[in-house]
Amino acid sequence: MLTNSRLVHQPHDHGRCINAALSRAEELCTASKARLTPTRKSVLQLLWQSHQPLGAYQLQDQLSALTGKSIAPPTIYRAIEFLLGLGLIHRIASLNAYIGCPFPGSDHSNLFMICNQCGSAAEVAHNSLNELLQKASDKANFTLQSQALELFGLCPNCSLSAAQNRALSTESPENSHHD
Amino acid sequence: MLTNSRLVHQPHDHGRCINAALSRAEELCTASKARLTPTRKSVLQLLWQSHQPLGAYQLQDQLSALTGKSIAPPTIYRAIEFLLGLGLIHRIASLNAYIGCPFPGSDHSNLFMICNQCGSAAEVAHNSLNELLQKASDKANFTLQSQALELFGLCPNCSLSAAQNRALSTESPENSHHD
DNA sequence: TAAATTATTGTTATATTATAACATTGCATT
DNA sequence: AATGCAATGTTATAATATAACAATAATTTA
Repeated sequence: MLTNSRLVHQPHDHGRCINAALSRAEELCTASKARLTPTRKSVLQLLWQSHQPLGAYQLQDQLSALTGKSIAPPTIYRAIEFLLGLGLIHRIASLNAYIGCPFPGSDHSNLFMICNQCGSAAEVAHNSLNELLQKASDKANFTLQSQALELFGLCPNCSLSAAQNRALSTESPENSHHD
Repeated sequence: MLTNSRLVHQPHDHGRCINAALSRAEELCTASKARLTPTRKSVLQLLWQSHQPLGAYQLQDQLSALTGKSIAPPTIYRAIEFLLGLGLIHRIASLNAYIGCPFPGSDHSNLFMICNQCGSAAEVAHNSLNELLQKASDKANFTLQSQALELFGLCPNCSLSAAQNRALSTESPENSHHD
């Protein structure tokens, strides 16, 4: 099982995430003779600014701000298309949003765990899950070609906060007054 | 494991599917003191006309045709919202489309097997899959709340056609000429 | 290197999906 | 019948995505 869950939910040197993602992108592009043009690179960088998926129009705003020029939707969607094609990013259908892939190149199908609270999305490549889905497909005579697997809930951090809030609010009334 | 896969992919008396769906809807509405108004009922019926998910604007067109009146999007989206709320239909995020639920009321989380060729979508409620997802969530300290699981590929029928076409096209050339 | 080809980006317009806001109607109680 | 509330109608618009064609930049070929 391959996942970036810990990285997503714990403090870490995020600059290294970004750098790693960019070097992997360079490698993959070289290998497949594709060009990581400035626009494409910027979009990838923007998607790696956080572990939260971004929509196309958020990317548009941010890229416009970054370059000082106004960028039209097709530019963004073309970059997205390119990056999706190389497997450098994923689309999260339920959110109409896009996110950097932490392990591009590795042949994997992915499961996302998306936090309803903070918006973070961790990716999990889960072998036995994929086997199970393959089995279920076989059983139904369904020829599996691709998949979108999206789990929604609370990430570790937000789960913890939620639990703490519940604990506080059920304290005895005399302890929970405010000034 | 609960699925409507066979029904979706084999010839069957589809009128019975529709009637069954409508009676279940009536029951559920009675039970939850909700009103299955003409608009809501029509939308549900339209979604049950086939085993292929329909978009909101397809529903709009069809409902307009059906009633002879022009129907505005909010009407459709309200009906959709209502039916989703009762679990009578599902949204398929990857397609921006909606489909009738073959086993509403039964507490289940669902997996869709969607045919890239004919557009049919079969629903599978798969216990061990759900257990696995729950386990994976627990392991990641993720509080699972809901999920969107969508498989894309070829349904049994289209798989078969595809296989037959491949067989034909690889026949020896002298057998594959056309007039 | 210059011309030709191809890939990429720019630009404008528009398609598609979804919702906000407020007016109106109809049902459901008193 | 009067009231309140649920449902629908209506208009406008937000949010997401793509089509079509023009301009430019990179790459290849002559």
